Amino acid sequence: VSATIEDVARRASVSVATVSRALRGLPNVAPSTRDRVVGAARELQYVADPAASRLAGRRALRVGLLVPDLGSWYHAQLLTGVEGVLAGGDCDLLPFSLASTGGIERFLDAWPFLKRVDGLIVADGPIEDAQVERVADAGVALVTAGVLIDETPGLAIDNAAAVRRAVSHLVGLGHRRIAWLGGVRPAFGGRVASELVTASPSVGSERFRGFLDGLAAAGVVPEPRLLVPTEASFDGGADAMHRLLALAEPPTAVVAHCDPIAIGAMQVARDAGLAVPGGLSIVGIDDHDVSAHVGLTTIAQDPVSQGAGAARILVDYLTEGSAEVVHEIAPVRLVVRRTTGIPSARGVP
Amino acid sequence: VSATIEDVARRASVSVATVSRALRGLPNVAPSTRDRVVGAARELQYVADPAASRLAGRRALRVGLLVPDLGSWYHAQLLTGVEGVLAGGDCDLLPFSLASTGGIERFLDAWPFLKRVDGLIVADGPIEDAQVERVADAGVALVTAGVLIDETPGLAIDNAAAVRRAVSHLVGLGHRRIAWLGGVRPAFGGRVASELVTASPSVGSERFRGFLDGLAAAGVVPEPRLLVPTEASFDGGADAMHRLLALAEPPTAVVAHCDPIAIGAMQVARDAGLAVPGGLSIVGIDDHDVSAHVGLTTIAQDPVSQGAGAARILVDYLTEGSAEVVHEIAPVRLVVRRTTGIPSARGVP
DNA sequence: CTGAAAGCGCTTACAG
DNA sequence: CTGAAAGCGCTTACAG
Repeated sequence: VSATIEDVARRASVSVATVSRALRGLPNVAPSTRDRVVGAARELQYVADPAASRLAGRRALRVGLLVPDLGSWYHAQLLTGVEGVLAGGDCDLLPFSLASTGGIERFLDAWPFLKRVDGLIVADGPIEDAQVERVADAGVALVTAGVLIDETPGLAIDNAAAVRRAVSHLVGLGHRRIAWLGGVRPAFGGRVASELVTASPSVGSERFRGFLDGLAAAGVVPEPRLLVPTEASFDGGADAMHRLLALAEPPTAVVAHCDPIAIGAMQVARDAGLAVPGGLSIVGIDDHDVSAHVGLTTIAQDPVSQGAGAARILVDYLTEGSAEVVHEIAPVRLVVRRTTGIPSARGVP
Repeated sequence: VSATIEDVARRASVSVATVSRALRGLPNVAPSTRDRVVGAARELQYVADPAASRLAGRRALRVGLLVPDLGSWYHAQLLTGVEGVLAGGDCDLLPFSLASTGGIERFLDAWPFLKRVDGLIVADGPIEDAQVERVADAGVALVTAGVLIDETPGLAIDNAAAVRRAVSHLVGLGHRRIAWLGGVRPAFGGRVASELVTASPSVGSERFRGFLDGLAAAGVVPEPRLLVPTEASFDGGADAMHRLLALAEPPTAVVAHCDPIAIGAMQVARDAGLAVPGGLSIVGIDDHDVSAHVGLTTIAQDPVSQGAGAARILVDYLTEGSAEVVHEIAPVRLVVRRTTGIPSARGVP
């Protein structure tokens, strides 16, 4: 159906070995020969069959991107960044969603895939040491995005610092009764912090830790009722706010694990007659596309460039085989808009 | 590094041909033999090298998904649906963004890719007849998503009907001065409708046509100033609304090509002191995750299941080689929330 | 600088 | 039901 390397070789009157070298830009090809080969290839619209190249070259030329949910804003942006870097190259990008796989353990069990990929970008975590090892044993290069893990290359914002910044913004405004809407383990009981310390790092645990640290820095003792576990979505934020509103003594401010949570929470608060920021201040993390349009104060990050950065780390690692573990920290910045202000007298104890 | 088919053959005391047949579930393998082979494969953690399978089997086992922007809500949902269907199969899913490729023509010029893919799902359009032909000539199965094209399988909502429904909702409330925020060609001049008729179908042109049809059905003559070309994003909607507000005689209602546009527009209107829906009614299309939380009235669709449906059409086509051109219409429904109401006296001429 | 040949790990007629 | 063999289209030592 399409031209093969033999067709090109015949047309250029050289051997297939020479065609292979010439087209891939390898050294030891006479310039005139190279021109002839390139011309023949163009005329025949020839392009190497990737399956054959991969088999002969013993390289998969594929990388996977594993995210919790391809449909979520953050992960879609991350994918966009990764795709932008890989587009045009000859390395395939394979997106995978934990939602359709059923957890990272199940994903790793799918060896049929894992064995045949050169690299894998895993977003968010948590990923256990044993799982990192499984990936390494398969000979697959691993890069994390969104969270950093010891001994594994990755790119992330400083999640804890980002949340601390949000907390300090609120504390600076005078808030002390601050709620957290995010990935808190359901059964944290009194051992909130210690449990998280032992768990593998994840975006959720890091941000929660930042929240606790931020409170501690302000001399505020965290109140368990103000720590609300939430799914990272608009709906999750709405649910969480309903629970907060049911409290005898609601918070004067909330920090959300991400902007969708913050926005879902904001609407519920307003619908309940609570002014934002008059009666309740809200800070998110992301700077989601919609956040400017709803006036959300947030810690802004750029997931597209994070995806691009993670992809570059992986590509470098694959091409140069550099053994060093690079950890890149992506920048964030506080964007103050219209959902934070000084606390009203009402909510303060 | 990993076990090969030879290792399995040796361990099961059969030939590699038998291993190949047994593991792929082909007929003409004795049950006892098959069990032995399957057992050996499991013990060795064997899985066929896809590059070798593809080369020998003369199948690419890859499909592409081409969308305008992987980061946009609609397309991220679409990808989620496609991935859900393909996950676990042995067919690779390759996402491509026109944003990083630079237009569909440039994408098709990237023959290196196109030649080595079994199928391609193209979202939104427009895709010209000549482009459809190029894909066909490359032996690649084509499926459209979001818009339907003659002679090409696809899955979409009835875009025109969806917008007509939005218009009739507004007309039913008493609106006559209705604006359109969406993909209008910049230079439509007086020839609005005729230009779009000759263009290849796209989500933008179909929806705009539905808007004009909806007005016509209500006996309303479209006013060029109320037809505002817009990028499909929150920012685009905000920009468009600024232009609308600058009009001497603003509309009493707007229909947006998609929810992000509607929401961006809504905030600008409110910030300008225009009550929604008191002073301005707004309808979107999508039912974006955030729409319920901002109370947006919209024409709801389900892009995840659209992606899944398109993927299934492609897979069926690839596996069964059915020659019939299936066109599936996905359902939509009007969801009335809090951004539409009867027009105020003010805006009516 | 170039070519002949082996080999990558499978699948698929073809015999039996 | 099973196996020996050819072949898929490349890449890579190895000679020259």
